[in-house]
Amino acid sequence: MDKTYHPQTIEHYWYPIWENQDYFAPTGQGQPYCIMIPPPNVTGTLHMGHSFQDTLMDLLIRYHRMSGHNTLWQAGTDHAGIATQMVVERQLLAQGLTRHQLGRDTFIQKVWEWKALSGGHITRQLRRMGASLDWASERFTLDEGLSRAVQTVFIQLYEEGLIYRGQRLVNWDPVLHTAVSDLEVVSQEEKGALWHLRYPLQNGTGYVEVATTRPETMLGDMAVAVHPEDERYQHLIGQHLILPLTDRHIPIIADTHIDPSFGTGCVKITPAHDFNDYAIAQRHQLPLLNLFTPDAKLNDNAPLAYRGLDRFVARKRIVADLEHAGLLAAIHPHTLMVPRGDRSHAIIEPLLTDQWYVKVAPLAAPAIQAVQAGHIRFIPENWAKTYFDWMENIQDWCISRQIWWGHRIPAWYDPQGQIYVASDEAAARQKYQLPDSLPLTQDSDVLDTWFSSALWPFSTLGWPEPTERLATFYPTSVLVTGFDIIFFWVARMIMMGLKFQGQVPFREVYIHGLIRDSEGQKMSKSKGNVLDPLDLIDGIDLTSLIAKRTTGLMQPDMAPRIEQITRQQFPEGIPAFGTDALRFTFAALASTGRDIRFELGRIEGYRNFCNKLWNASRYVIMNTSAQNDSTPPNSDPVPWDSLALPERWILTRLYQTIAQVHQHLSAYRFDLMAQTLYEFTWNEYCDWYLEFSKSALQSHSVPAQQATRYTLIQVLETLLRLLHPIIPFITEELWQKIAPLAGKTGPTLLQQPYPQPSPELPDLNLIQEIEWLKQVILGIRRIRAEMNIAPGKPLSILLQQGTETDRQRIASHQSRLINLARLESITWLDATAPTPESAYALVDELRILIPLAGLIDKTVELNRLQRETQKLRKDLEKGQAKLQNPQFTDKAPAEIIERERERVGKMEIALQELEAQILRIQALV
RNA sequence: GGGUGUUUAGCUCAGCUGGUAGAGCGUCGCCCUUACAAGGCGAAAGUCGGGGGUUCAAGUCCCUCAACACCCA
Repeated sequence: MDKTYHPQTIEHYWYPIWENQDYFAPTGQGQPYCIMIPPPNVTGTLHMGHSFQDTLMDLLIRYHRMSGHNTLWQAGTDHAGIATQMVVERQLLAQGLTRHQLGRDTFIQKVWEWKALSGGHITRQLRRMGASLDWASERFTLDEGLSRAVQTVFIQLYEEGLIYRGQRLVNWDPVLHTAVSDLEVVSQEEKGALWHLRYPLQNGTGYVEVATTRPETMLGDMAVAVHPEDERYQHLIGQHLILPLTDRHIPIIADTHIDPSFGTGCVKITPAHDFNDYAIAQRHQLPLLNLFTPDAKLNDNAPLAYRGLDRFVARKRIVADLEHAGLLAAIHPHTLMVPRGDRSHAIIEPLLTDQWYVKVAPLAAPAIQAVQAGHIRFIPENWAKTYFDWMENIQDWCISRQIWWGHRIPAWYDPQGQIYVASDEAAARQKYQLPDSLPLTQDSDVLDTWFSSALWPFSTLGWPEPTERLATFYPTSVLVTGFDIIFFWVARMIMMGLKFQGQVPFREVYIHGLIRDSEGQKMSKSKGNVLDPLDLIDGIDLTSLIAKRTTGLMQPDMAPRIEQITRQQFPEGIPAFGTDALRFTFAALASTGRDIRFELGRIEGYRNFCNKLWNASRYVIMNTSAQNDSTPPNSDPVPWDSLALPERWILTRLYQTIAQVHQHLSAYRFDLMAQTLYEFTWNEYCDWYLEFSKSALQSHSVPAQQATRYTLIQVLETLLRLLHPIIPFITEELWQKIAPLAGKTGPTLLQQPYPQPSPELPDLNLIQEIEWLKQVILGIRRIRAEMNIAPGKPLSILLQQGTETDRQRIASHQSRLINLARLESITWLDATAPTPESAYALVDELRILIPLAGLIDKTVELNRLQRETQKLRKDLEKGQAKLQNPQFTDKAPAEIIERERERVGKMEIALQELEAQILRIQALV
């Protein structure tokens, strides 16, 4: 075995074996356990969010698989309508082609070709993460079965009146020419202006001044609104204004939603171009006037002078014209939230268009009920509030998109615009008994990708066919996802699941935080602070990292700044940490918070942990495998009675650790699970047990050696199984070497049983005795370190006082003490015997003396003792005050009081002892 | 404006049902001791955001203020 751990070789070796041997498929045995992967975008590449989320899912999946459950982690990707279409369009553009030149069918053919070629990128990356997805059953939202599911759902909802076609405001992307969802709109602060415009009163008595961030929309104003209690304007309510640049007259209305303190307190109402105004118009029955074309140019509803102008050209012209007319009161700089399309980066326009909608309220009611009744549990449970909040104010869902790549809407129109919904044209004719002569054209729109994602938990299992998989794995066990898509995905899956399966899609929803950079900033291409999980695994040099971060920027002028920050933050690039280190980091970071800062120091620490585990295994192998023929195999169980204290102790601690791991996992506290295992491995198994084992192995007692080897192997083998869900690669590699020594066989660790807690109660005396032993050793080490005595120099110590137990323990742990504290000799002194000049440590009543004999600086020792007494005195005083307080002794539980008494008693003795020692040393100085 | 969350060691964070403040990283010593220098041994470091209350006892429960973050409008 190599002296250091090299993740690359083992990772590349094991994954293909696991996958090719079908280890990831459900076994068909045991209780079903199923997680649906939130389908990543087929055009996508794996980012930190994915790899974090997928690590947690894989951890759960491996745990349940090892626990003997019939475990399915459903694999798949979604077709990501807009994103995918844009990728292929960009490629066509490079050849000088547009999708319109190719035509719809040819274009879609091209997209499929692209998907076949490049669509597997993200799934290959998932494999690098070690994700044990059931690839054999991988699904794609546009494949045949899922498409049938989408159609079935659409048709049924339409027939029930839950899908309708209607005209409302949507987020319109004027570059992509499609409606987009709220999730695809990113609003950011941008610098703009607040234009103050004067609208003359119809009766000629003056003006009303309105403030707007979008002056060009004034042509579509239908009213001016004020707050009903705003004294400045109360008298004007009900009067009319002359809308400048048009010949229209509009009313002044009162609405309580107006903020009198913003701008002038008068708000122009443009119902066709603003979501708030739209709502106000609905309340006041105002008509709508749409001003824009799909390109966001002014249409024929605008006065002749402005028709055909782009919205921003029109803005300038209108402002100039108003100024000319003396109707521009002021322009103030103003920062506002500007909505942009996340793909096109164009400013999103609220636009009145015909779209398909799902009537959500009737679906939402049972979905709310399901969470209230506890059929679905959110973890952390607070997220249920967010869910309720949204569900109770839910809006109808716009499901149509004006693009080509996606599930085409199964609706046909006759020349009169009559709608016929069916699975295909023939079915439509039959269903609605239409003559062949009636020309039908299919709706050209496709469905929102989220529509098919909402069906994911059952469409992937074969629905609408009544498959065995569906019966076995639906409802699934848990959904693992980020809080940012509770609305877009989680809620919709719940609604669709209840509607079409009559059961919730998952019993639990584990909501994790979002990975941010070390400064707490969201990672984004434009900020140039993105970390690629694969770069953390494989490493990347500085030059490549800079190149990666600065190419393809939306704002290329950011490049120098990004380069500077990158150089500063990663002067050496990023070293290769390996998948296991990354996974351990993610597990350790998965606490309950919503922001998770990712720091390189953290992953480095866990890489070191892997190295520690690697070397501990080397030690175990070196000390257990090369035995001569006469020694019995280490796998022969050694009865408990024949085990020495350290063996019993580490096994007891192992069983406690196992119990804690189960407990933490059942609470989805991956961080605590990781921490528990880290501490046990490093601070107990390696730091103490391995050191204890050295004494035993050096002893000449064959049974003691035998018991030690047995324990070394048993604990390590169990530990590897415990750790496997977090760090699958290194544990598999090591287990292959360790398992035979433990008398175990099996082709792979991932099919081995997960360790179960022992039903027996741990023997706390064992733990106490080892704690005592550690204290003795630590006391000696502390003196050694603080007195600057060379670590290698053997010391002779003297012992004094102490109880009978102390004497027994010293005798039974003699060799361990000598080894771990590097002692030459241990000598007991009578309580009354004179002591030589010594440094001094105290474990309860036991005095440990290290004769100075030229080794020790008296002043240093005195300082040390004084520091210790100071601390002790403070603690002691607090404890004494507590015990002297009759309120405490009367009201606190007896157990607490007793514990406090004991503590104070010990401190009193210790203080006495230390003070006496100080006096002795002082006498010497 | 409404809602949610955060504030604990220099940094990043744990701290469950109230009962002696913890970890990792960093810092400072001493060590290449035959598993591991990606390491060992040891040390320093916190009026738990401020104020008030409940309680014998508050980082933990309640109220209030402040700062920051996010979501919705």
